[in-house]
Amino acid sequence: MQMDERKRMILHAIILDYIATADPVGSRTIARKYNLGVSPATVRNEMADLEEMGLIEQPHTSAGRVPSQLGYRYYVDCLMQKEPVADEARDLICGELLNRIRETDALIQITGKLLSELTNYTALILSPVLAKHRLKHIQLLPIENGRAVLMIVLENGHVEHRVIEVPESIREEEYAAFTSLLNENLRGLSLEQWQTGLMNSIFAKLADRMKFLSYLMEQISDTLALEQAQKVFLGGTLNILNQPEFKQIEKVRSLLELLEEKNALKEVLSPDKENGVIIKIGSENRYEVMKDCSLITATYHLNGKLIGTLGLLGPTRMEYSKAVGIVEFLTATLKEGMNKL
Amino acid sequence: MQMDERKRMILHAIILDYIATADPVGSRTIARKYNLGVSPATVRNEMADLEEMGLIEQPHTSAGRVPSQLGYRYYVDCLMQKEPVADEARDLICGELLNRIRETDALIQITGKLLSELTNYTALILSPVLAKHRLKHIQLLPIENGRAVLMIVLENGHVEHRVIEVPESIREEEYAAFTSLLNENLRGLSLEQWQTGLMNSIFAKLADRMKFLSYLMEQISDTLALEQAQKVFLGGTLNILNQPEFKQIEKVRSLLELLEEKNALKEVLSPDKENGVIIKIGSENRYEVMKDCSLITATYHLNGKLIGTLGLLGPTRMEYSKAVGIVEFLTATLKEGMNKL
DNA sequence: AATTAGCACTCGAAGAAGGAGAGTGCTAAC
DNA sequence: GTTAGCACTCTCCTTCTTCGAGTGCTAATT
Repeated sequence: MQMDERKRMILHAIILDYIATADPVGSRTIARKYNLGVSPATVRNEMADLEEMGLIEQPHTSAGRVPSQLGYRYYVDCLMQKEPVADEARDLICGELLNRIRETDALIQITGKLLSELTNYTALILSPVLAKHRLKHIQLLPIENGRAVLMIVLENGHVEHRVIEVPESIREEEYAAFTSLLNENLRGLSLEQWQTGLMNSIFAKLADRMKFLSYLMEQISDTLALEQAQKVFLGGTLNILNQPEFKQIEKVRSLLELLEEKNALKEVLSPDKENGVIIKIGSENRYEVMKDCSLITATYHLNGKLIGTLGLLGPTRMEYSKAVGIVEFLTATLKEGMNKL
Repeated sequence: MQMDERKRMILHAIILDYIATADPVGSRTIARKYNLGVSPATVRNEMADLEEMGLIEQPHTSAGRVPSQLGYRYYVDCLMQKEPVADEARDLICGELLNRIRETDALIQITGKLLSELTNYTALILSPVLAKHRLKHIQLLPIENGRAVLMIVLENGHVEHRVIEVPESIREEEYAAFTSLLNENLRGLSLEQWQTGLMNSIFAKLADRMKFLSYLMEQISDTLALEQAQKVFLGGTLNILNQPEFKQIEKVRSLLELLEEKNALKEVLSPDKENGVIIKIGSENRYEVMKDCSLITATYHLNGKLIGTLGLLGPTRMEYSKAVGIVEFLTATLKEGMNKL
């Protein structure tokens, strides 16, 4: 079976109509609404062919046709033309993102909010890996009762902190010494360079405080490791509830549960390849519960290195053409925003 | 119409049965299952009385009875006896909460998780107000391109930070001066004592850097104000989906939306009175969408002052007796954990 | 050879009809 | 005051019917 121009047009029409209405599409509708200049009967013949090719399917005899997963794939790969982002959306994005935002987390949060609001789907964003950033400052500050705050500042202004236990034997005056010791030895190190091997060089310098220092190093290491892990941001989680195909609780439930599993989401968002927009349709996704969903992902880079992923989750029947445009534009803007920071 | 002992027993039985099964309860069931030693016919007469009193209602003629909101209220106020917390639950709570947790946020997070898991309802927690804590340390640290990190540490080990813009004219060496200036003047101040009036005393000391200092003070003030606002923690959001009365998407949807509105939740959780466990049934709650839900709240205190609220959201048909026990116990444990910090 | 009109057929959705069953309220007997 | 008996009501479930949309096939048309 060969794909010809008319088959393509009919397939295109079926998909557009189904995306718009969520109802199976009949031959009559196609012939009339998308005036192809042929009769419903002709359309029917073509549809039979398209079905044989696996691009569309019938929910049951005597229903209209619905795009199959393969059909969406063909559409996305060969038929779809990206819609330009509407001017208002464009203005909104630039206005919100490129000004007044000074911190990575806030930047990402807003991006997620915009993405979900503009598309009415669910936005997922994997935050940048901080591995390439260098340590700017480390500080140890005593609180009461044998506890202290350990603060770690990266060169980009990111701050991590945690409360740690401190042995009673450490005197107030010593904190400054520890702080400068840590700074002298660790400042300028990037997170990827961090490795326990360098502990030894510090140990040598202050043998009598060995144990506490070792503990401190462990805490720093631990904090940084945690921070290196990417974080997932969500926006518009409940937007799935808008879709008619998710009317029954059972279908939504497992999906919402997946969205609460941050680790699973990280897996879902980790890209197959380094560049560009990737569309995963239905069971092309990693998780069974996403078999009725499509996921559009795009990666963002800094200095040529992959630092995060932006994702948009909707029904397989999603408005790919519009969504792809927005995802691309937002990714570019986010990258620009990051560069500014 | 007078309430007598038998009426009370029958009402109690109806409520317990309905809580357990979610099905309207018939006279036959009551007479047999809760052996009261009377016939269904007698029960029917009593039920007619209870209905007249507004404590139970019929979904339709020839259905069994269902507790009304008033019925639940009577049950909660007069009939219910608190169930002791199961030993395993007790052990679990103590094990998770009282060890290894060094930060307020983590403590609250775990509490929420436990509360929702033990009850299968949705947990809401309003974090403590930090107003009474004193400033321990303020630090200004330069990053690149006219930006700096402002870090604020409270005596309990809580750290707040934000990135601020810094005029080009400030030299690297000056940061230390600013930092110590801020510390000298602000350290020891509690958040509730914070007021812009004290700026003047600092201004006097360093007139030529007036503008930047003013900006710094503004930033600190702003950060602290944000932090003073209580935060809401959620656990087990999707547990509502377990309840048969929330089978239809439309009913759940608005509720889930409410749960995403952190501001609304704060309002929902702010207590009417200072002490003890409060149960709000159905439309006693502030929001229309909660008309089929009940909310159990308990406040927790430190040094006699109210610092936060713990809440549990379930259907009006919730297992009050068990839930109240767990809420009480968790509140006490949380308080204990806070005291330790 | 491709297209179209015509027509019988299929299937699901929506409504109507008809029990079955649970539960009630009333009455009269205990 | 309590209970047995009974007619009655109402929902739920199943079955049946109708309606309409849409199909696939065949024969006629271009």
